[in-house]
Amino acid sequence: MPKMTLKKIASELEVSISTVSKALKDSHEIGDETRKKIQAFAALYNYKPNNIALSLKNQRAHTIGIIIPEIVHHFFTTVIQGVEEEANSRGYNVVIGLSNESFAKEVHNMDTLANGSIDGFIISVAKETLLKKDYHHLRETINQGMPIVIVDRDLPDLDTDKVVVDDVRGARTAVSYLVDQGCSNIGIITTNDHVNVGKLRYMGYQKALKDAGQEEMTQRVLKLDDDMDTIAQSDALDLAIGAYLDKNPDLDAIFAVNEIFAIAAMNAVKKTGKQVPQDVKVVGFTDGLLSKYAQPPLSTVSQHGYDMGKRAAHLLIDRIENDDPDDAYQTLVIQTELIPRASTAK
Amino acid sequence: MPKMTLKKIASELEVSISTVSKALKDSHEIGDETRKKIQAFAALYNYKPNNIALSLKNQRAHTIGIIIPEIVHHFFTTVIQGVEEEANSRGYNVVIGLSNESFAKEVHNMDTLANGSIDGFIISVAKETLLKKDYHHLRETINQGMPIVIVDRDLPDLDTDKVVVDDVRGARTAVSYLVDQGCSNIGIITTNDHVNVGKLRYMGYQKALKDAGQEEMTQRVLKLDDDMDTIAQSDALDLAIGAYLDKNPDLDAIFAVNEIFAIAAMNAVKKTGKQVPQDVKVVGFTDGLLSKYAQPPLSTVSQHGYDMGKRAAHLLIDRIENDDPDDAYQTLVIQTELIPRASTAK
DNA sequence: AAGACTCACGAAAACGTTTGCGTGTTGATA
DNA sequence: TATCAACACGCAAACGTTTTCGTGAGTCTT
Repeated sequence: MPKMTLKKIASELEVSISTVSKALKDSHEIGDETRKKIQAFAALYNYKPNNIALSLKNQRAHTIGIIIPEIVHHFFTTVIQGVEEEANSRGYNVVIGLSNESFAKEVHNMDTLANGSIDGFIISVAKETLLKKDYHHLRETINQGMPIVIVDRDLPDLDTDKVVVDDVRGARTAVSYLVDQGCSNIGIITTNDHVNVGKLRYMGYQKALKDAGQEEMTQRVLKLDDDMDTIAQSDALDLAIGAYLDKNPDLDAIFAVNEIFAIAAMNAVKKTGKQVPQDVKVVGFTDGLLSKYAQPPLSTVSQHGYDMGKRAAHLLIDRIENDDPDDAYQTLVIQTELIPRASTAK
Repeated sequence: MPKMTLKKIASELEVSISTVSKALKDSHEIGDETRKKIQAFAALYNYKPNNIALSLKNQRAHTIGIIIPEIVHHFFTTVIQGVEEEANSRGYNVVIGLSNESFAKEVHNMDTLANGSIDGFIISVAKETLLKKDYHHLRETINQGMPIVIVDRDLPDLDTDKVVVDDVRGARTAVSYLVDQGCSNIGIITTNDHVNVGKLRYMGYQKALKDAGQEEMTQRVLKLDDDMDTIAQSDALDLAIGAYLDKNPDLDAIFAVNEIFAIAAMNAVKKTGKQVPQDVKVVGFTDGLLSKYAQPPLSTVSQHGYDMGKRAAHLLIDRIENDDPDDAYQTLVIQTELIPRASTAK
């Protein structure tokens, strides 16, 4: 049996469409007998109201869109999970768009979604967008009256709700912890400056060193291309880190701004004959599977992606449902958490 | 400026709605002057047709739903990526539903999506569904005329399109490879029998042993609960594998039916003082990050999740657009690929 | 028995599109 | 000048809902 509609039920039972609609909503306007008959028939044929029609009528799709740079990535995956859970619990569906870090795909994705299918966006912008600093698609969407929540990758001059992580403080805490563990020659492996998070975490590193009265030495800072964290580049990564270690034989700790860099650093250290954590301690950023299952397990800074997703969805749905334009925009700063494991043991 | 509609443009320009609609589609019915005026106005106010209205009219949402057990899981993530890419390239959006391996959530997800929001489903069923063998929600959906493509976790008696992996053959190849590498005491770490894939991969293991004329010995088979592959259970996992190794000191190879089990096995082997791959070779299933970054890198059986997703989406969209009911259902069997790495080197 | 009321239901508009068809105006043809 | 095409546009239905309002039949009041 194809899908049932009010119209079909109506014609089958020889009543009007409105009678059917009301009967199914237990309206007092409909007589007992008619109501029961209609409800029985609808149940029998498994009638479910058409969502699209409802969306059109209510001008609300009960769906939120999430645009992320990459899905094969543990952190984003936890964010999505948080979004999905919060959304579902409030009766919303989630549609995903992947930008693959591409500006064009991001714009295209937003364009195709922003035309009624969606009540609001949660977005973590592509690196390319960050680089171009072109936010016209976000601005336009907001101007059309569609709420947006920015997650993780902050956009300085955009007036909207945000859920971000305190990268500076997270990094600072991690490096301070290394100091507490007795390290005095702490290096950092980070990304080029145009990647916000790399820059911010680098700043945290600098602050922690200053706190400890330690000097920052330029040769201890390794800045890598931001695409070095992919499988394709893993040989280049190993090479770069190997050279870095050769140049800095006195390092007793390394802070890496992501998981891949951290794992690669651990492996490189081992290759020089030194041991983690006895000779060199390592701490990473992003609490993914790699950190947990590494040997030794990697101390790391957790960003609470699941939480960020939940909060972002909460914020977004609140704004969708309140629709009060002079409700001030919020920026939620999620605190990171240092998870000490064996890679930094004394 | 809030969203533009044909009606607003029409009233603003004092023409009819149909004129606007036709003008925007470059209809020859509309005069040059009017057409240009309307197009200019629409462009100025950034008019985009409302998707919901189109969906209602065309009885097609140009959206496919994907229901998966878990999103924080590398394999499913690659499947999604494949689906998304294929779908986007054909003008479809993707909405995701997570079942969290729960039967109830799976049913609920399908129910809320199957009412017009979606033209078809791609689904990998929850373990609980597999256990209950209750497929009524799938059957009903199919009966309502909505196409479904099953991925990865096969459902025996359900007549629909499928994209599955040849688990038996994949496992057989992996174990045969171990034999070729000179191993003669090969153990297996698998899941309980009600998990299809565990069972099938176990069968592949048995076949490979038979091929090689090696005897299967029951104490070399370790069957674990299927929830042992989570972080929460990692201590229990280590314990179980440790005991298993103690009982089988003569093992010279281990085949694990998933990545987590394989990594845990490698670590456990090292803990006994033996070395991978010199003393014990290890091969896993599912080519995720863990395998790539393990020390030593883990040989594994890749399931080509991205490919599976692409194929599934292709199949689904073909069926949505053809809508030919006597097109025979297909089952695509994706061949696995053994990826040899250091963990099985001679 | 006439008025007022309740009850049970139907008609129609609205959400934003697309599209087949009808129609008034223009220009050209016979 | 009467006829007819071509042209340029509007009307209305349809997709599936919800909801306000109207209305006929029956019941109750006095």
